[in-house]
Formats: sequence, C-alpha cells, structure tokens
Amino acid sequence: MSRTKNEREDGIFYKDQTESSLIDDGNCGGGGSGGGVVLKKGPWTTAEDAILIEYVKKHGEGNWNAVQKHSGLFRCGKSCRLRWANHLRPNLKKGAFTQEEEQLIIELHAKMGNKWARMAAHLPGRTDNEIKNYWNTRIKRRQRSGLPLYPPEVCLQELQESHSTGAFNGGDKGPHDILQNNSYEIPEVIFDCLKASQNVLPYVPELPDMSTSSMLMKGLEPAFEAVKLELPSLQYPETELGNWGTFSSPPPLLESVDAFIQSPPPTSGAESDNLSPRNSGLLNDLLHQSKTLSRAKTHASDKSSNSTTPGDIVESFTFNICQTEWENCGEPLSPMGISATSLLSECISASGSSLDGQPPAETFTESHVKSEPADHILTPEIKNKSPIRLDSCCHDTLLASSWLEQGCGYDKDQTVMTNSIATLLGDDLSSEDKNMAAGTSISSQAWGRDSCAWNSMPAVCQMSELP
DNA sequence: AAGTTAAACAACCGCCGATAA
DNA sequence: CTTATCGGCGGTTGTTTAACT
Repeated sequence: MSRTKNEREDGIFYKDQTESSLIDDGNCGGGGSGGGVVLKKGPWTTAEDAILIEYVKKHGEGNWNAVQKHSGLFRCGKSCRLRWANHLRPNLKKGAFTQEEEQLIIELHAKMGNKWARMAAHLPGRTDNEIKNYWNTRIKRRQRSGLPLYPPEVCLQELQESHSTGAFNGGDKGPHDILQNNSYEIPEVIFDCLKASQNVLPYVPELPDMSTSSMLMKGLEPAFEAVKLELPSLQYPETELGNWGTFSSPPPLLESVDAFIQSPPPTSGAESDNLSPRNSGLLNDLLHQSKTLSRAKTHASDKSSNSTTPGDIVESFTFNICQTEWENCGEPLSPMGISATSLLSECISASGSSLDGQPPAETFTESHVKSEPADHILTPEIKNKSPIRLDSCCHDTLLASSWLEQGCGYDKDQTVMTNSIATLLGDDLSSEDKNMAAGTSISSQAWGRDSCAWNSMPAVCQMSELP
C-alpha cells in the first residue's frame, strides 16, 4: 500500500482535523508553546508538510516546539518531530519491507525485543514506527495462523550467539549485552539460575523483560517467546477471544489477570521496572497458550471447528509437548507456580544441586530448543526426570510462601487456593475456579493442571516479588 | 454488490530521561 | 538541589484499503 493520505487529501481537512483540534495539553508542545493556541491534530496536509520541511531546512532538526512559534504551523513540537522523522526527512525508504529487511527485523527483535528505535538504526531509511507497525501486524498474523513468531533458524542462531558471546556470564554483562539492555535490571535470583542453565534460556538479552512463563516457553519452544513478550497488551485479536469459546473463561477474566499482572508490585519501585510494559505480554501468554492448548486438546476430537493449517498442527503438537512436559513435572496443580517453578527448579538443579550429576538443563534444551520431535520428548528418559524438577518446585523463594504452600497443596485443599486466587483476581475467576474445583465446568480443561494459562501465573508473582 | 475481516499505515498519548533554568 | 521543559520512545488507537465471503 503506497497510499499516502496527504497526497490524496491534499489541502483537504479530514473531519477530525476540523473537529478535533485541541488546546495543547502540555504533553504536546510542552510549556504552552502556543500560549493557548489551538493546535491541530490528525493527519498532516501537504501544505503543512511543506511548512515543516521549509522550517527544518532553515533551522535544522530539533527545537521542535519552536516550529509552531516560528513557522505558523499549528502543530505541537512532538507532532512536528514525528512527522519529520517518519515521513519528511530525507532518505526515507518507502514501500514494503524487503525480505532482507524482514529477516533483519526478526533477528533484531530476537535480540532486542521491542526496541524499535534501536532496530531502526539498523535499517537505514526505515523508521521505528514502520518497524513497530510491521511487527505488530506480524504478531497478529502469526498468532492468528498459529505460527511461532520466530523462525527456528533465528532461534537457533540466537541460541548459538548467546552461547558464543558468553551472554550468560552472569553479572558480567558484555558490551553487547549492555548495549542492548543497558536499562534493564536483571533480578539476581533469576540471573543466577540462568547462569547455570544457559541451555535452557538462550535469549539472555530478553530475560529481564520476560515473564517466567515466557522463559519456560523458551525452553520448550523458543520461537514462541516473542508472541508472549511483545504483543501489545491490549491488542488481543478478537479471533483469539473468540477461541475462548472453547473454554468457559471469558475475556474479562483475563483482563482481570492482566490488571493484576500489570499492577505495580506493592513492595518497591525497582520491581516495577521489571514489570515494564513488555511484561504485559503475560496476558498474551495466557491467551495464546490457552488457545493453543485448547487447539491441541480439541484438535483430534473437533477437526470441524476450524480449518487447521499445518502451522496449527505444528504448534498444537508443540504444546502437547509443552503440556506433557509440565505434566511430567508433576508439579502442583494449582494455578500458581507451575511453569515458573519448573523453570526455576530446573535452574536450581543445574546450578549445582542437580541430582545424580545429571545436567537436566542440557537435556531440557536438547529436547526443546532443537525442536525435536515429540516422540523424542515423550521418551521415558524425559519423564523420569520429572522428579528432579518436582523436587525443588516449591522451593521457589520468589513466591509468597504461604500462598504457594496452599497452592502446592492443591490436591488437599484446592478451595483455599481458589479463594486466594479469587481474592486477587476477582469474582469472575473465583466462580470459574470454584467450578473447576468442583469439577462442574469445562474450564477445568483450561484452568486445571494442564493449563498453560495457569502455569503462567507464577511469573507474575515471581517477577513482582523479585528482590 | 454489500458486508466483513485483515493488513497497512498514520498519528496520538503517556512516560521517562536528560538537561537547562 | 529542585523544577520545568524538551525530546525520544514505546504502546495504543483510529482510519483506510484490499481481500475475502
């Protein structure tokens, strides 16, 4: 699509241009640059563009708030900067991304996450906004079709790079790492685990930002990570929500979860850094994982529900693997602490307390990162490893102990757990979960022990309770 | 042909860090 | 040292168009 509104609408105001003009709210144009002047919003006209171009030619970039003062352009400085950066500045490359660019974006995103500006620096002529839009569209598209966001080769490449660059060197972050993540604080407890389990979690640079469930998913399906990490928190594809018909849990429940997830932890501000917006991907974890699990579970019995693409099959397959892995962990059935504790226990095991001198993390990686067939993963060897993880699953110091203890006692007192969850998540969940506990709802499928969604929950707790 | 959905694009908003006053 | 301002960034929303039913 090469359409440009300004070309088409040359000189013609859009409806909202004439109606939505707003007094500068201070956020835009800062400092009342207009002194109450009504600043225009909405699409730019070519006339405005010309003014801005002329202004920049004369005065150069920067000092954007002066544009309105000196050029007669009724636009706030921010708007001018954005317009210039995204559309008017020279050497901008227009048109669709080339395959090379797309590949680069994927690779860069695997390294950097949602650092659009940094990614744009690697793509001459492209803007962060373009890349961001591309990526968001890609996410939707891939998610809709049930495909992993990252191609396997990218995952492998990242894995190899993370190994070869020593990116897992604990507190000694290399320049590469620092450059890319200089604003991130890596929780020590997580990091220590990671140091010992490099193979499990190949994408070091992303670690501070990802939910623990995402970390686990990395181990299970590296390509899946970005879907969870980077999906804008409120851009839930409606088709996804539609898939909740498979479950009895409606979207509002998830919103509650999301609110819970995104609520700043009560303990400290530093932790909120770790719950930066990108961590909002957890809800998407829930959505996508649940959807996929649902597909996986219902695939055999309900082939008529949706047309199934090969990608769907692959992903469902993958999640059967994932699910089986969790089941094999034999961890508590509670909504709390499953995937995360699995992961952490994996880390703990690998960090020196592994049983029988086995390298569980390595095995883990061999099985999943390399995307080996499920029959490999489902081998008894793997299953036999489950006690190792189970062994330390409840040692997770990151979880609220009492709550976790309740959670670990799922079989004994799920009601207690249910009430705890309900306290946090509200009545919607409460009723759902009670149904589940009572075995009266099909949501048990979604929220029971097999549930990736529930398994994702502890990530929140853990991340928020990190020191 | 009309309605619906997905994709692409543009722009705004809010937050945050840097820096000048 | 504090405050205000600016610029940048990432998230989100809204609009338009193309494709599909």
